[in-house]
Amino acid sequence: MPNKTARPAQPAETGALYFRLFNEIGIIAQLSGNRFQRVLPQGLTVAQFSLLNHGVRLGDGWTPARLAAAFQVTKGTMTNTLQKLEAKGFIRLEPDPGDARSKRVFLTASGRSAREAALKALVPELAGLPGSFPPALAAEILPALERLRIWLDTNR
Amino acid sequence: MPNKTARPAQPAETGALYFRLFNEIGIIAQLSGNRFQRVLPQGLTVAQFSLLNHGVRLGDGWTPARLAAAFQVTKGTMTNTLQKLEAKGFIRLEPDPGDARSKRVFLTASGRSAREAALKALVPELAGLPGSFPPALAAEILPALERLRIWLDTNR
DNA sequence: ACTATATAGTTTGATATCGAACCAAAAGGA
DNA sequence: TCCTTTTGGTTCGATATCAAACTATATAGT
Repeated sequence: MPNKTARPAQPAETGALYFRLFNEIGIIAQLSGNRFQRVLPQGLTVAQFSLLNHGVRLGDGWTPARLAAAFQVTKGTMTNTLQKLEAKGFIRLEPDPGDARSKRVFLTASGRSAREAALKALVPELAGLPGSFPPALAAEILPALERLRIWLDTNR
Repeated sequence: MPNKTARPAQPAETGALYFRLFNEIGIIAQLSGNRFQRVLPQGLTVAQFSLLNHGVRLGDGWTPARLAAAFQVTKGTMTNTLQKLEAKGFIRLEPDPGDARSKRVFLTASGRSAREAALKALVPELAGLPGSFPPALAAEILPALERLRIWLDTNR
């Protein structure tokens, strides 16, 4: 007799559970993205700000390819984002001395101050959050989210 | 003396913590969205599938306005998505008998079977997930995510 | 050394989404 | 009853993103 129900790799409820999870995450991403977008100064998009922020926190001199991988966007998207930032004068692109195909991304002084200004605009947006969503809760679920992100990132 | 540091409404670390949270959520949404998109049959987008799924799970007959609110997209976006679904023959739009401005959204039989097919395509995509991200963990963080979503939803 | 393959970055065409403006219908107030 | 305001839905223009094709350079295998 064939094992029709012997190995229920995915009980129906489990799928539904994961599905709710991704749905909830999708809506949060949408809401927070729109919200941040609205208050960001200098016509910065969330993606552009994230890039500036990344440069300040983790240092600059990264290649576009590594940035695209870090942010999980296509190379084409990263090209576009970097061009926008360069047009605003917030980054500088230099050829990679060791690899003629590659480039290096550096923040300019005005890029750094734009990031400062953006942070200032973003903080009050989260002013009331700790009331209903304490920082401890954020810290508690972050590791789980990281695990999920890593699984999605590696298994594709 | 003015209370310069008296009420640190947002310690710097707290802001950074929330920021990491939203960043992580944004990347997960991006990765899972792209992933689902790739395997969805019938040229369905994630948004379209979510709509079909919503109809099956919570019943149909909703108005576009309520759907837009439920999914946190603009009315224009919902109009567009509904038109696509209608063109595929997956939903039917009827005038609301009680309100001449409004419409009601109903699933067709082929809409229901398209949703079935999409579910079938989606499940294997999550096959390996329980290994590194057990369902219990999903259940554990879901309430927190709901709280976050609700806060974002109400405070805007 | 040569050839094949992989990688860095750009470009192109398509599309989902947004915000804002718009029209029509409903609801509320004087 | 009329006028104002709110609400439901569509349309429009702009834009961020994707996938795929393409060029150029680097790496690897024989």
